[in-house]
Amino acid sequence: MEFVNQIICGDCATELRQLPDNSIDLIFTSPPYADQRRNTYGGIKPADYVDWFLPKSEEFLRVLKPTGTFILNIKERVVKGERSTYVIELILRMREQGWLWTEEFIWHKKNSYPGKWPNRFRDSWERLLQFNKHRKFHMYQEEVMVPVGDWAKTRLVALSDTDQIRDESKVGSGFGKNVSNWVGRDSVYPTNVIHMATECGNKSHSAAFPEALPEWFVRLFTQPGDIVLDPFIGSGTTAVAALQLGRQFVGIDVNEAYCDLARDRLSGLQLQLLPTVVREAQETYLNNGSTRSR
Amino acid sequence: MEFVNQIICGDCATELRQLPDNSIDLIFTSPPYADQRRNTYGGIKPADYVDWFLPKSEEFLRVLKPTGTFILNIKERVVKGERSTYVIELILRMREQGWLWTEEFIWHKKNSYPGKWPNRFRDSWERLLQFNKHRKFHMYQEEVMVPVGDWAKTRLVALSDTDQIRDESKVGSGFGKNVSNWVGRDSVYPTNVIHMATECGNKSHSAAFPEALPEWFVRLFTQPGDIVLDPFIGSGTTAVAALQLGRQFVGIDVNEAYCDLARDRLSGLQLQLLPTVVREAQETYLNNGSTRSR
DNA sequence: GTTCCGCATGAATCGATAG
DNA sequence: ACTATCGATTCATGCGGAA
Repeated sequence: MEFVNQIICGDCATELRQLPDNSIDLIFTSPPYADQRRNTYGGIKPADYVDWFLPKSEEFLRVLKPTGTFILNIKERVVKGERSTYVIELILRMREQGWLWTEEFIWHKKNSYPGKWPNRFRDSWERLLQFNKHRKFHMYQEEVMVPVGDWAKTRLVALSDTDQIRDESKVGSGFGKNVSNWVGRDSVYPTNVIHMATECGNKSHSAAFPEALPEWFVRLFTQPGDIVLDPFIGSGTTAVAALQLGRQFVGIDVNEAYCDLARDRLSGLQLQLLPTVVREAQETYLNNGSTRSR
Repeated sequence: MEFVNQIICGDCATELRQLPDNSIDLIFTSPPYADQRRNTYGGIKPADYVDWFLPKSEEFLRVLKPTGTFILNIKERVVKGERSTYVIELILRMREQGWLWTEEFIWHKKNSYPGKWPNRFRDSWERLLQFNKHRKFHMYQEEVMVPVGDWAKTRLVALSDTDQIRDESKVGSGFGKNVSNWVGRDSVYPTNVIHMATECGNKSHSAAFPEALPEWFVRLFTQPGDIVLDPFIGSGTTAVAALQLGRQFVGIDVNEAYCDLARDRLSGLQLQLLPTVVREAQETYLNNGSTRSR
């Protein structure tokens, strides 16, 4: 277990070799998209993307527990007026590798990048592809249930007033009455569409996604004490979410500056949380006698 | 022009042969999904879906104008715990056929079908794949603008001189200098995520999608008088939307009962609308001297 | 303490210009 | 012909300081 709760600097396909088979409960990651983030990562050409990714996903498959889940946050960019096909090609190739393509969640980014073009609107969503090793996997649906009376306060499902108005203007009538179906119930299961604003603004670190996004999947697919891996950890957002929820983490990144940044964010957090949440979680975990697969 | 404004009963790959090349402005359709709607359609197996569809999309490509757009509403179903791959395989094959995969809109169905499963949430979105023949196509973005977000109420009321500084200063992405354009503006361009409730109708017909969905795309991609084709017309929803917006339609379906149902819905509507909207639109269209290809 | 206003800034994309 | 860089366009949100 000496590999947990650290940030490893290097290529994940290489560094993951030091991890045992079937040891990770959840992989949540957002790799650099093709030709994006060229300054921090290499800038992979769309045509080369699949071949670049497959050796890494091969290792992901090895280290993931049979009951574990792999969530891949990705979106294809536009090239010469067309959506690139590397993401859907990747899905097909990963299935050949042995992965099951279980589900595709949609992350609706409410504050997507502005802009206007003659032939397309702003891109306001990303894919959250779910892959598994087997049909049976751990899923703790009750952990992400959404309080009903509380729409406005819920970060995950709440639509703004404007969204409601927009919808009404399109469909006219018929939506409002459905609310009555939920009267008397205090929480419902979410759907596979996740509404969440991107983190923007004046923070010192800039993450590709808001902390609430990995948080949601960590709660859904792991229990306290479980191990969460992010092989493209970036500024450490996934690890922060895992730690705050009493899970353990493994973070890998090829960029040293990012590794340092992630370590900084985490060291403060670990000192703060260790006496309470994490230790408690680990004790619970160990007392339950969960066996660690080699 | 004798082929417009009618419902044709038959297989669309066959029936479309009577249509000239480059004659359709918009194709909007929701084909039977694999193994779904088995009672009304044949019930195509997921493995056979792509081969079943390609001869049809070949004809779509022929009849579509170079400036036209093809919107395909589709979603892969779950088979043995996995999302089927026939949709993404279809995208790759259609590109080989000559189509450009321009964009993928998301239809977020807010009141999706209820249910609970141990390993997945309710599926509340569908794909709206946009295909084109060329990079340049007609798009009338102003026709589908939506109310501006709530932020404008508070943020934009007091316009100060400092907004112009951004332009002068270093990074200046230029937003500041055009702030004057925003004063008093109450609508913005939409994104590629469409929030729309499914019609939970007490109506006699059961449509696969609400009328507002084709309506949105008809407004976005066509002008009055243009021709909208739905080769899987079903109960006629696409044709109704087209007619009500002063466009012409061509509807095809292999199921006779559906054809009759669609004709019933449309005949009443045509009598009602012909003297005004449609004729007016056709006259405008013809007076503009638009040339009909071939 | 709340609310309000100023400001910064995003996995963007297109078209034109330059090498 | 093909790639690299740059300017123009556009919306929603978090943070911090002021009222």
